[in-house]
Amino acid sequence: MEAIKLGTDFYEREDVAQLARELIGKVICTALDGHYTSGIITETEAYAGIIDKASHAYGGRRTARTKIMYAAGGVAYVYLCYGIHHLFNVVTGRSGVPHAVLLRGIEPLEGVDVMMIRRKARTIGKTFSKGPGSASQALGIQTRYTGTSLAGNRIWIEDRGIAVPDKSILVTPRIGVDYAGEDALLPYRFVVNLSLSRTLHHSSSPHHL
DNA sequence: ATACCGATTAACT
DNA sequence: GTTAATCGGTATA
Repeated sequence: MEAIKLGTDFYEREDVAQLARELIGKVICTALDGHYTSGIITETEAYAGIIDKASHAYGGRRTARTKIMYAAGGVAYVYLCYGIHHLFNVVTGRSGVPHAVLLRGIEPLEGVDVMMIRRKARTIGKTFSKGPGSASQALGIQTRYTGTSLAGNRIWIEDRGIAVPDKSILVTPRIGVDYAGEDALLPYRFVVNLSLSRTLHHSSSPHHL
């Protein structure tokens, strides 16, 4: 199957949890600072706009940092966490609806040598591109790229026909959002179940997670 | 202006 | 399991 860059019809949907689910198995690509890198998305979290206590846009909050969340789906929302980590989100939903999906993990695909330099890693271990800060760093995504259109040629996401069945996906509450009260319990985190994925990898086509 | 803290990670013990 | 790192956003005054 030919790789198709995801577009408006995908990003402007408002079922953000389902969208976060569907991003699993898609390929995130970046061409930043003169280097092309890509990876298969293995973990995401949905943040449901103004009604979600865990969202930066909860209650309709609109600041210099979060205003990009109100753009039409298909742009990057990148913010600094703990003063160190650049966390990358995909803005989704119609213009005015501040949904977002946090990228929490990738499986390195292309430009791995560049990723290793960015990560200052000698080997590709368990924590190489797992976790939102690590995944962003491997891809070279920084806060300066917030607002970048995913329809452009710097950061984009492709469907390369990688199918990840529901059985291979673990659905859990989100990480690190205890402050969100009851919303901290929502099943908005999607992560590839590695033990199942290995089974599939051996018994099925090599391009299935 | 000042204070507090986070959608985290790596390096410790 | 514990903790330092490090700074912009947000609330409070």
